[in-house]
Amino acid sequence: MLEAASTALADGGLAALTMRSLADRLGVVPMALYRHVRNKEELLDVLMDEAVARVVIPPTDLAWRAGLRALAHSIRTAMIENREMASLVIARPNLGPNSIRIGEYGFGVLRQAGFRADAVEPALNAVLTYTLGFVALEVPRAEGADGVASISASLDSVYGTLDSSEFPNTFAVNPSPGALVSKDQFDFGLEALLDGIGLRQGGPSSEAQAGRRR
Amino acid sequence: MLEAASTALADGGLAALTMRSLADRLGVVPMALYRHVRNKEELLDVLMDEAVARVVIPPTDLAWRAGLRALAHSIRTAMIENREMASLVIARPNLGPNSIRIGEYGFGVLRQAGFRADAVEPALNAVLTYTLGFVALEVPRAEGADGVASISASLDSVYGTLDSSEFPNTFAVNPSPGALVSKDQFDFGLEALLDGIGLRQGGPSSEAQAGRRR
DNA sequence: AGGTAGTGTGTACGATGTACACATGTCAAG
DNA sequence: CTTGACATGTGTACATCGTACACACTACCT
Repeated sequence: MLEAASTALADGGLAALTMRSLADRLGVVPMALYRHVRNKEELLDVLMDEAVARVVIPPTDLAWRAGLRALAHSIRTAMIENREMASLVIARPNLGPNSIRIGEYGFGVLRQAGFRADAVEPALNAVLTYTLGFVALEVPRAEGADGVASISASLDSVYGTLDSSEFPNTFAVNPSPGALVSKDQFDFGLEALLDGIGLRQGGPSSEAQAGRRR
Repeated sequence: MLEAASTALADGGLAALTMRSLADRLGVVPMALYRHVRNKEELLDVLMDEAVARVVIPPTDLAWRAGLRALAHSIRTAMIENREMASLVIARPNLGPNSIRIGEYGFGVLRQAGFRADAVEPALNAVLTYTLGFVALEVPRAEGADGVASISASLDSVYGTLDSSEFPNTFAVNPSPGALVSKDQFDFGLEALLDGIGLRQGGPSSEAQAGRRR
């Protein structure tokens, strides 16, 4: 059933995942689902946790920077695979058992690297919130459903009516609608953040750039 | 009507904002709303844009770092005021006319500071996605409705069953459920990110710490 | 043979978004 | 003052959704 729910989610998106449609897909009457799940909320929680479980945890012997970088990429990849997941994760309390694994890994590489105790949690939180925020904004912009069309349309309509003398910088930069879908942009922010975290570890500062991974 | 919708949103949260309840509040029949709004989606878009309009744009003569810092704080403040707004902004395509003002400001301070052209957009996007991501995760955790209770409960239930030998680092760090609600944590990540962005401006590098604004 | 648990069914209800046709009010042009 | 257009509110109706409740059916253990 959970597999069916997952593929249903992947097929039609979050909006199309209804108890009735899921039941149909399973050749079963809607109420049958309630034998396995208390209600739809719980179903979504389980799906979320399943998606989080797909995040592959990087090797534990990586240096902190390579480790966090790999972790962030890993999360981004998993979120992009299940298109709707990022907004789900970000919209709802979260915290299935599998999210613990992610925290454990992040805490591990940071502590191992000798980060000051009070810098460990903020550092990891920063990386995770940046990653989730970026991906949550990225995903609806990537192709799929009417997403890209509606985004482009609304972009055009907004930028079209823009007064270039009132917004000179916006015109000069000419921001691309696809910017937030770009892995390069993700990496720019991620590396910047990692740089800043390195400055705050309260210990030795670099080792960073030599990372053999990636 | 929009004001009524805003206060309704603030009162009962996104879930409680229904066309019928809004109509009731206005002493009007539900269908009357459709004279002013094409559908509920459009209503939400308008509300979002209204919330974005509340973001106060910092003075344009600030140095890039002080400016982006103030902008981020400004956004966070506005999002926290309208509790549900952050998840709305992050879940849906966004881009009302007012979001342009924010971009214009950010582009402005960065260009003025001499950032390389191809670093301007990524830098601003990084700050904005970090800010939105943090706030989106922060808001539902802050008090209001059953949010805090349900979060704490789920945290307890998850951590309670945790095996300290399997997750030693998580135990050592003992992450606090309230961490993401803390302004200090927000600032930690923000300053780290700004540090990293400073390293990437492709021009002069500091001037940073002396910012008189906070 | 009988009971007990797990699972699927049928029917039903309330809430929600919204289509459609109609009523009412306001106000400018004749 | 009348007329007609336009903006706004009304009433009724429907499809879709989540889910409560009472009832089967099956399987397995005793």
